[in-house]
Amino acid sequence: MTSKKKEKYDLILEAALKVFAEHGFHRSQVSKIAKAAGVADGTIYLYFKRKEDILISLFREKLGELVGKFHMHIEQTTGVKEALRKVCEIHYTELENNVDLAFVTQIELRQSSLELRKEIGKAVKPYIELIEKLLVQGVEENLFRADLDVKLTRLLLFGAMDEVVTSWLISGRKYSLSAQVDGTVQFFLQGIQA
Amino acid sequence: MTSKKKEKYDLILEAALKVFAEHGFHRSQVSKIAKAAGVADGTIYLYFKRKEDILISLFREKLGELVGKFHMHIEQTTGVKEALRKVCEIHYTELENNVDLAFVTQIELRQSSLELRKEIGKAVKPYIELIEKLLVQGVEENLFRADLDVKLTRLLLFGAMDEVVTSWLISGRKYSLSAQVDGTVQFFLQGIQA
Amino acid sequence: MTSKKKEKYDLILEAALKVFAEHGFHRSQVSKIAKAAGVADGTIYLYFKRKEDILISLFREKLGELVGKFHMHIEQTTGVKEALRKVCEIHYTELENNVDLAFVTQIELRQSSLELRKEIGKAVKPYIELIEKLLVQGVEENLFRADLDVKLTRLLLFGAMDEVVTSWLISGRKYSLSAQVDGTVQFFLQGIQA
Amino acid sequence: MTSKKKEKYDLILEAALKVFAEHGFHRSQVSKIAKAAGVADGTIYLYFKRKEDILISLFREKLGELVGKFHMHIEQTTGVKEALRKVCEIHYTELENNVDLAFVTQIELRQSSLELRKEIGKAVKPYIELIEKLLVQGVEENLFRADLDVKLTRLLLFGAMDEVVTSWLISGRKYSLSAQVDGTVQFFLQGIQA
DNA sequence: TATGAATGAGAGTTCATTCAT
DNA sequence: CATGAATGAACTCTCATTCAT
Repeated sequence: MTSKKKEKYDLILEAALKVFAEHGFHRSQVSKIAKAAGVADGTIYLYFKRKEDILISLFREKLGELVGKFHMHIEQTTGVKEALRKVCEIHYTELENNVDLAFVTQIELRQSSLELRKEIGKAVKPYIELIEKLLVQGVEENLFRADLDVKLTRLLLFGAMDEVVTSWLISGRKYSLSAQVDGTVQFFLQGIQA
Repeated sequence: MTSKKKEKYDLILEAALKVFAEHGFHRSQVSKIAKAAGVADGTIYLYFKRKEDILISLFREKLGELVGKFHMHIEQTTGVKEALRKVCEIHYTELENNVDLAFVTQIELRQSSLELRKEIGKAVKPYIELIEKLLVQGVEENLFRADLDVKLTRLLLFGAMDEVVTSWLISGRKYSLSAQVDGTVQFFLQGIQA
Repeated sequence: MTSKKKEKYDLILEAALKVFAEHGFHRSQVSKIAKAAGVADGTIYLYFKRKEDILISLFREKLGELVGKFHMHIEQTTGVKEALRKVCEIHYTELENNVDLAFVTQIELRQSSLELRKEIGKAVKPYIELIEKLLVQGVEENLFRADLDVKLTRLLLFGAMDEVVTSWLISGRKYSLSAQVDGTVQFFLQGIQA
Repeated sequence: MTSKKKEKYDLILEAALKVFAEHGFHRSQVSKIAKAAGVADGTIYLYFKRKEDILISLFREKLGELVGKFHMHIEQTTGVKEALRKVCEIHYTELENNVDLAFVTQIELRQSSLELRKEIGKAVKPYIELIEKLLVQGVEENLFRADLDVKLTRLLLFGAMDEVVTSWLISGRKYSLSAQVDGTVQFFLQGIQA
C-alpha cells in the first residue's frame, strides 16, 4: 500500500514537472496536471494540500536528489579545488540534461510569493552550505585566502552559477552550458585579475 | 499636454512601485494601483496596454535611471578597477536605499512569464553591456587576464551581485548591503585563491 | 446614479426572490440569479458581498416592507383586539398573495446556518416587538389578563401563525390561508382575554 | 446478524446526531460521521442510500421515540386537559434535556429541501394527530368549544410550542424551557376552553 | 482625456458517492 | 459485510479589461 501510495505521489510529481516546465506555474491548472498524471482532479488533493504544495514538494524532492549527487561525487574527489569544479560541473550538466527541471527551478519557482521563496530558500540551504563547507576547508588548507568572507562568497558563487544557467535558458539554450564550467571555475579560483 | 501626460504616466508608475513592493505583482490589482495613483481604473489603460506593461515600463524607467547613474559616476573615475568597484557600490547602495525598488526588481519582477522575462532581459542588457565594456577595457589595458571570456564573466559578475541582493532581501535586511562591496569586489578581482 | 444603482440592486433582489422560491437557496447558483436579473455574474458582487448577503438583504427589505404595512394598517384601527386581528390578517394575506416571498421566508430562509438565523432573528424582532406592544397595551387597558407573560405570549402568537403558513405551503396551498384568520384570532383572544 | 446490523445502524445514527448538532447538516461531511461512528465512509452507504437519508432516519427514529413517550405518559393521565399539559411538558423537557436532538430538530432539519420537508412532515404527523385526538376528545366531553376548528388548532398549538423551543435555542438557552409550560398551557386552555 | 460600472471567463477545491479488494 | 482510495461534477468569487458617458 505504501509503495503504491508512493507511486502515485511520484506519478503526480513527474506530471507536474512536465506541465510546469511547459506552461509555467500559474498557467498550469490542477486539472492539467491531473490529466497528465492520469488521475482525477480530486486525487491530487489526497496527496497535496494545495496546488503550491506540489511546487514545493517537487522542489524538495528534486533538490534533495541533486544535493545527494553532489555529496556522492565530491566524496570521490581528492582536493577542494577539484571538488569545487565538480560542484560547478554537476550544477551545469544536471540542468543541461534535464531541461524541464531547469525551467522549473530557474523560471517557475521564482514566480512565487515571498513566503514561498523563503520555503524554497530552506530547500536550497543544504546546497549553499555544501559550498560553504568547501570554502572553509580550502581556507584551512591554505588554498584559499585567509581573510575570505565565506558567508558572502558562498552567495557569490551560487549567484554566479545561477545567473549563467538562467541566462542560458532565456537565450534559448543556443550554446552548451557545460562548456562554461572551465571559465566559471577559473573565475572562481583566480578572479579576473591578470 | 505632453508634459501633463508624462506627469500622469509617472504618477501611475510611482504608485505601481509602491503597490508592487508592498503586495507583490500578482496580488496588486489594477484597481489598487489606480486608487494609489488617484486615477480611475480605466485611465490606467490610456497609458498602459496591459497590466504587465506597467511592470515592464517600471523596470525600464528605473533601470534606465540606474544605468544613467552608473555612466555618470564611471565617467568620473580614472581606472577600470575603480570603475568596477563603483558599479558594485552603486548596485548595492541604490537598492539598499530604495527598498521598494529592490523588492520589485529582485522578487516581483521574477514572478513573470518567460515572455516577460525576455522583455526584462532586454532592459537589463545595457547594464550587462556596461560591465562587459569595462571588462574589455581592462583586458586591453592588461589589467585583466588576456584569456578572459568576457561574455561569460559579465554574467558571473552580475549574477553574483544579484544573488547577494536577493539573499539580503529575503533574510529580512538584517545586515548592511553596502558593507558587502569590499568583499564582492575583492572576489571579482582576485578570486578566492590564496 | 444613485437611483440607477438602486434600480439594479432591486433588480437583482427581485430576480433572487424568484429563483430562491423556485429552486431553494442551496440550489440557486449565483449565475442563475444573474441570468434572471439580466446582469453578469460579477455584477452581483458589486452590490452584494457574498451569496448569503443576497438572502439576508432580501429578507431585510421584504420584512421591512411588511412591518411597514403592519404599522400603517394598525394606525387606522381603533382597538387592540382589532389591531391584533389586523396583524394576523396581514400576515396571512400578504404571504398568500406573494407565494414567492412565502416560500423564501418559510422554507428557504430556514435553510441557513445558526449564524445566519441569528441575523434573521434580528430582522424579525421588530415584528415580534410589534406584537408585544399590542399585548402590553391590551393588558394596560384590562382587555387581556393581568398576569399575561408577554415575552412568552408574543412567541406563542408568532409561532402559531408561522406554523399555519408553513403547513399551508407544504400542503401545496390546497386551501385558503386567509380563511384561517377567524379561527386563529379567536384562539388568540380567548387565550389572552381577561 | 440482524441485531448486529441494527447495532451498527444505530451507531451511525447516534454519531450523526452528535455531528449534525455540532456542525449543522451542510457542514457535516459523511466522512466526519463515519469517523465519529468508527466505521469506514463506504459503510455508511450499506445502511443509508444517501446522506439525506441519515437525516430523515434520524428524525423518524427520534420522533418515534418521542411519540412513544407521549402515548405512554398520556395513558397514565385521567383528563384531556391534564393530557394536553403533559404533551407540552414532554415537548419542552425532552428537548431541554437533549440539546443535541433539539438542535437537529429545530435548526438542522429545517435546512433541507422542500422534498425533504415533506418527508419530515410525514414523521411529525403522528404527533400532530395525537394533539388533534386530544382536541376532538375535549370537544366531545364539552371541555373545549364546540365550534373549535381542530385541524387549524392542532397547527396553532404545535406551532406555538415549536417557536418557543426554537427561540429558546437561538437565544442561547439562557432561561429554563420547562418553566414555560405553565404559561403555554394556560394560553392554550383559555383559547380552546368552552 | 477621464471615468468607473459592468463584464464574464476562469480555476482551485470540496465532498457525496462508488467499487475493487 | 467492510473498507477507504479514487472519482469528477459542481460552484463561488476574483479581477483584468472594456466602453458608454
